Amino acid sequence: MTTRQEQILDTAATLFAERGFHGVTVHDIGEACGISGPALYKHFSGKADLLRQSLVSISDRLLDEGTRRRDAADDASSALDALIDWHVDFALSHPALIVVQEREWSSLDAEARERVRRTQLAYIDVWVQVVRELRPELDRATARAAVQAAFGLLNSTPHSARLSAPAMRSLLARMARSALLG
Amino acid sequence: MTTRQEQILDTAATLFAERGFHGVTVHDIGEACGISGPALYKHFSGKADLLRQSLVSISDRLLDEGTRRRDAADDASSALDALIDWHVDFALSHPALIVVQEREWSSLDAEARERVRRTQLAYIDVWVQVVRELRPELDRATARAAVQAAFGLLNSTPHSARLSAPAMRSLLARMARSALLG
DNA sequence: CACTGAGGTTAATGACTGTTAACCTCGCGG
DNA sequence: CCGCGAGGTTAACAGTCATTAACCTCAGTG
Repeated sequence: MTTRQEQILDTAATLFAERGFHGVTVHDIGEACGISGPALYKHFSGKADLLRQSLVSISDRLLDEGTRRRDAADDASSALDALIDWHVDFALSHPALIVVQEREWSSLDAEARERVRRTQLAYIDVWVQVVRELRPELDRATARAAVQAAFGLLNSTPHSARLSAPAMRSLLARMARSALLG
Repeated sequence: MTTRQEQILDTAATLFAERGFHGVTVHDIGEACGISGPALYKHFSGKADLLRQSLVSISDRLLDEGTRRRDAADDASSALDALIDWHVDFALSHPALIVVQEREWSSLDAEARERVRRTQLAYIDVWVQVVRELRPELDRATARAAVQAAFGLLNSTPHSARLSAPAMRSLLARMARSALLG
């Protein structure tokens, strides 16, 4: 069962992804949930709170599960596969969340932005360690840029998406692997 | 010499890229240009006009120069190189423009949105033809998804960018080629 | 049964924003 | 020297938005 709070957070994330944080009104969010504007304040402290909770939970989830899968892998090569699979799965099943965490962090207040940025950097670092084990000739900065480019590739799903999910999954995974390993 | 109009368009695009169309006020744009809010209306018909002109000019420029370079190439392989070089050059020298054309088309009115969308699709198609010549086993839809994934990779520049421009250029170009050619 | 707190409602409020109006200034062609 | 248009200015306006206030309903409990 999904609670009203979860429903509101999901709905808000979807709308933020479509039209941007400032392009969505609390009335829009309420309406999409079947309640009306000010009712949101029974569950959240304000519109900014919706974005904050979305972004914190998304970035935590990416980092936690990413770390878990890397640690469970036997070697660097299968760790990379596991990371790619995880990220592409997440992007395909939650396109709105991927879009929001990619774009809307600049609408956060300073404190939350710092918190989210740190988590995102830690997630990038999980990837960077694996990539540098496979390609020791890359320095830290280059590896980081390469990983962020791979994210751009994997996160392109929401903007194209005319393929079946399995086809998209395998296309993106293959492309990401080629891009990162040369 | 850059005219006042060009200065305003550039400034607006940069702010739109940073905070999104709805997150920027006409006062912000004017202030960043050294004039004040309503003065913009001496040069443009309104805030929406700024976004429209930015997006139309960006998408036209990508398509025109992309077509030119592909047509000037001897074979498919060098055509792909030329397209990659062009796109990565553009993304590196105009990060704000790339971000705006990627994100803010949804803030356009229906007519302009349709116009820009068509141009973007034509640009994608230029790439798709080249890619399918090099990888005839790909169907149209798969090739299109692959090209959009490559755009995501190349357009990641504005979000990472801790490398020198030449290093970034060659990193992204190599990654895009590997991703597209497997 | 009384009552209370959770979760709604609509109306009001104050801040902000895009746009327009009214006015100023000054370089320049006749 | 005069007029005027280009490109500024500030003030005013109407609309929208986030947030708060005041009020309603009702399931569940002492």
